[in-house]
Amino acid sequence: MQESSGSSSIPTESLHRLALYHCKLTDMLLARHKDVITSEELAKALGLNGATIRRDLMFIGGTYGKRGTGYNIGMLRHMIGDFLSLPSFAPIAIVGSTTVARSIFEFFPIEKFGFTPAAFFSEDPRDQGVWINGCEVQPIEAISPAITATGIRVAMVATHPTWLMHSIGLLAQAGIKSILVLTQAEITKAPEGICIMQLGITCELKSLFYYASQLEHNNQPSVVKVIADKPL
Amino acid sequence: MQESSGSSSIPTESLHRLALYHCKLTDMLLARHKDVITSEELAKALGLNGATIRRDLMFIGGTYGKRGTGYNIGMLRHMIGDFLSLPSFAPIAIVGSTTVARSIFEFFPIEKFGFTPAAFFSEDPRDQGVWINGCEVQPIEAISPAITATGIRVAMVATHPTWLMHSIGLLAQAGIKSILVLTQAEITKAPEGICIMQLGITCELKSLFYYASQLEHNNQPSVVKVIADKPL
DNA sequence: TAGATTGTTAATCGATTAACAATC
DNA sequence: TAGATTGTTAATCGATTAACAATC
Repeated sequence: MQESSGSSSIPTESLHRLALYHCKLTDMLLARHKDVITSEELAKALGLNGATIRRDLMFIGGTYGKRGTGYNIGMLRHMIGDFLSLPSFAPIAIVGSTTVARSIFEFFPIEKFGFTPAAFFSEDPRDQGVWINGCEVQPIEAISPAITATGIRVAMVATHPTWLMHSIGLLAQAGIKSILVLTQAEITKAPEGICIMQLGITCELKSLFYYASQLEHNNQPSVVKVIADKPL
Repeated sequence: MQESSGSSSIPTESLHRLALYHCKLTDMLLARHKDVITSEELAKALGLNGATIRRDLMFIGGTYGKRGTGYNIGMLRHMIGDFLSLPSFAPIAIVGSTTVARSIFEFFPIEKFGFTPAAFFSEDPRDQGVWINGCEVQPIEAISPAITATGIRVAMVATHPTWLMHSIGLLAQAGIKSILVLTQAEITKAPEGICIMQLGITCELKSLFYYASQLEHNNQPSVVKVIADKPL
């Protein structure tokens, strides 16, 4: 939606869908209903077009589908995971108070989705000395290159707006490469060489008022089910 | 990203941008730097193209720009707000425990953005009798048409995954027209005549691992600042 | 009037999808 | 082999942007 320069030639739409396939294939692998899936079956499960999926898969390079058969679910998931550089237990740093962090885990069972919260940094002085998930909570000021030494390259930020820019600055300095921002405040100056994705709530809520009004005045109630989540 | 049928002819991209303009114009109105803005100025402030903005504004019908001058900020904001059916203090219902609700308010200063949490429904028995924001917290089971009688048409859901579908069902029955879902779980069956928008975190985080890896291996560190927020 | 900016149409661009040869 | 599905190219579709006449 904003700047985006880099070497990656994959369209952001395709990248995001690959992440989506990875999620769905993980579910299917756990369900253990079958070993093989065709692009059309996966497409149907996700409300997409089979051609879109096959085209997206071309981006991950050497592909492992069998003509006439389909894709091995475990194999395809593995291939996509590799392409995304996604480890089995993907470690992430969480920045925000422990109350907020615990709340997020309430509506986002982060570990069920394959992520491991592996470092905590809080703006709340009361969080000093607290342990969560086997980690001692550190103050935001303590964000340092020591985190990346542990293999963490991705962070999630859900601080109060007043701490947003400071947190982003420290994370960038520490060598964190990607940040998912939940805090609803303007990112005034993004550091170079880092990828920041901010999940919007404000514009989404405003759009929903439009749809609510449309649905109220429509005698023909329309199903407008939408999954909003956009990639880069 | 999924189904989307309805009478609205406006592209979801444009609708979302209109909400974005509304946010930016609100900021500008509060800043009080000036009264008038051109499409090019607004475009620059948002990293967009002026033509895109002017084209989007055609959707709100009779437009109020002055050729040679630009748009009156307050007037344009008002027009967009009307188009979105967005009241000055837009009331929303919050579904989730009070701890989670308070945490969300921590990283999303909801009232600063023009919304008013006007009803609370919690899955946590300990929340019975609690008051928050001048509202007595109700159990989720208490979700009933009484909410819509108060003028609430939009809800935000951030329950534990186990409560998601039940909450959506009750909200739909109660006459709520739009729901913003923060809970990271599959929406298995969306009721008819309702608009559900789910903010994704999982696919976003997975994409971020890809970008992190790209940035690590790129000697030419690329700025990949992105604001991810997608409309219907 | 001259300069500037809107409102709107036409051109461009890119993403999605249809089609099909390759092949399991 | 016959049937099915992939990998890939070409066609379609829609959104963004350029261009410009209208007009403040």
